Amino acid sequence: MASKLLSISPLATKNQKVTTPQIPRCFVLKFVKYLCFSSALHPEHFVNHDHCFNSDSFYASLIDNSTHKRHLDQIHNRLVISGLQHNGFLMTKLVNGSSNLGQICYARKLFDEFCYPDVFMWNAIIRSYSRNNMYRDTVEMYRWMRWTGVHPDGFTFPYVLKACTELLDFGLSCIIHGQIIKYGFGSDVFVQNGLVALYAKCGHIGVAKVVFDGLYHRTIVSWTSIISGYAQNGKAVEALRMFSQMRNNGVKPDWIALVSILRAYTDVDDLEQGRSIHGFVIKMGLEDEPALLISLTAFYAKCGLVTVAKSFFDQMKTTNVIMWNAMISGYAKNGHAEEAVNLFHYMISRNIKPDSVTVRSAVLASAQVGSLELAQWMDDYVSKSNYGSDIFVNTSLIDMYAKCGSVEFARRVFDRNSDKDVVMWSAMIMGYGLHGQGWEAINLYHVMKQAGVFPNDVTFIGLLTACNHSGLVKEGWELFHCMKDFEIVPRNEHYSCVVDLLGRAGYLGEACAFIMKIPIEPGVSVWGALLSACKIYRCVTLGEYAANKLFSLDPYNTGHYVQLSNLYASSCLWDCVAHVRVLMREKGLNKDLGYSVIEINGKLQAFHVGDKSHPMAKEIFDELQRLERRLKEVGFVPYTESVLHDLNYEEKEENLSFHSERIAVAYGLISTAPGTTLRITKNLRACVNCHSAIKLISKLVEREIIVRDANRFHHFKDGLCSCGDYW
DNA sequence: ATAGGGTTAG
Repeated sequence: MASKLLSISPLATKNQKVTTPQIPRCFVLKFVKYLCFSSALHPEHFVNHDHCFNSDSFYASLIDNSTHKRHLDQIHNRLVISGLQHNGFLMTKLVNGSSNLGQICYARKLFDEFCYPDVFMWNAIIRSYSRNNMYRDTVEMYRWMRWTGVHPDGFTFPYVLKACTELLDFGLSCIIHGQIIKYGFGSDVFVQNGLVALYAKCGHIGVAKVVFDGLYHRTIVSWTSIISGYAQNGKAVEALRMFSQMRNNGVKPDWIALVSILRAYTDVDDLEQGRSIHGFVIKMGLEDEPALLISLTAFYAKCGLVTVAKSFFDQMKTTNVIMWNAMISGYAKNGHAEEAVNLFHYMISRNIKPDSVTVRSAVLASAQVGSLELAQWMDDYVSKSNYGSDIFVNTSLIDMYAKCGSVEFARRVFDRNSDKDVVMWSAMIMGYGLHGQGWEAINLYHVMKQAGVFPNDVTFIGLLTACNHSGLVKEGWELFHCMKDFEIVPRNEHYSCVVDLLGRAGYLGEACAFIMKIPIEPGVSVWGALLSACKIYRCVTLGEYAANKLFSLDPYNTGHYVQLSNLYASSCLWDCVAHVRVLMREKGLNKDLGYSVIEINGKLQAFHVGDKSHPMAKEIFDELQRLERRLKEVGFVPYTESVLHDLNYEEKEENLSFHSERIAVAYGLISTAPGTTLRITKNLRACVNCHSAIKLISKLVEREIIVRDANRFHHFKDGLCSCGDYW
């Protein structure tokens, strides 16, 4: 029998294979083990004499059971010795085996040594590159294959299409699509599914739908591709419609379809629908599927139920970086910035390697925390990581530094990036705007254009806000009209910036006229901007009009009620103020409590109004009183009347000088060396009274005081504020 | 075919 094995010709036929009994797995493993330790190979020693089999299936089993490159290497040697190195079946299997072990160079070496590769061999090498994320090479091999005259088949295209998808190369995709039709795979469902996914990922969801509609026979993969296509293109409603169509067609969703549909609900924050999918998951007994657990975590986290999300997260006890990302970004997106940062630190301490998405989420969270010290730590971490030159991470860093109060550091990150795209430029422009440096923003915009980068819609939001924060009415107005030069269609966000710009500068009539001319339905943001302008200029009738629009568009947003109440208060209409309070109570709305955070030696300290809980409370309040005396000496008169009834600000019974930002200032003054800059973050907008007081304090104590409020930064110095009292 | 994803008003 042993001689039979060795006498089999290198060109073993398929027929022989079919009749061959299966080799017991334990036996094969034993042989593989032997291969590792023995240089003298005599497979005949291991032949089970009760069975008869051929060398093809024997070697095929060996290859399938190989777990290391050296196994493959020895099998290859053996094939050469046996004269089997031209056996297409075995060599192709060897190439596939190598690529499955990630040995892509070895796979290529085997491929190159093979003289006349057939379509199977070509598919194997194309698959190797595709599976190992080497998409340029995938396409290159495909080109070469066609050049050598080998016709691609239905197995070639899915890998090539995967490569096109990852390369996001629409032009190339169209060419490949043409070839698919030419070679006659226009109705191959595998190939067509690949096309659906490809066009969807490239953002051409319309084309994807055309391909999908042209499918004669649709599999679950076809449906999932089109659903996730819509979900990824921000068309959640369409995705959901396709999902119900799929079910109407009697196709039972599998876990991948459920993951895709959950993503759509996650994008639109639809808690109820997402919950029903959760129920569906349980009904189908799929609640242990890791990817679904991750999707559910991301879904609940995004919808703000971070506790529910955390329970999934804890339950899974995984080192899967995507799960960690879902949780960290979920925290970051829902105002749980510190939890996000803590989880990031914990992740690092457990030696789970963050990827670029983790780092972006952590940087995003740090931006919200607002601590410059943490920001610098993050920057430091990034520069030591593999993501020091990642454009996405660097853009987040710019945003983070700007939001943590240092536009200079933001600029430093900006300058060290040589390849800047429009998003990075926009982030920097936005940063200048946040700090009231309107002209810097505009200048940077011109530099950007000179660098050949075209602005996008977000760039203009940045520019228009920068103009708002600096009172550059004329410039803002002109920039708004420049948008059409770049074929950017203004959205509600742009219109509201313009309304804000006009309204804040007192052009209420113009703002109204402008709103009437908006070609789309004015949204919450537009009416909100008008209402806040009305509040500044005490224009009650117009304000009420805007407020009513807001109440019908967005009835459960506390902010609108507070604004209207403030408007009434500023006009001393106390009955109306009381009426708004009643309205709020009826709707079960509460005003947000104000608090301020100051960072001393890297430690964050939060204060609410009249806060006496700090161990140094006595010293803090002594300092407050000292400040109050000095303010009176220089003639400061508190602006009390409306502020006392202002729902935005803290309890009216309290002394104005006990507002949280004032306490934070006092604490900062007694805890730091003379001349140190104070950095304070407030959750609400700066109060008029405290704003004037802090301006004076900055002069009296010769300190720079930087306050981040809910909207922007105030740099107080020498009795002035960078906002020019314009906020 | 799949989960996490840089800049967005007040």
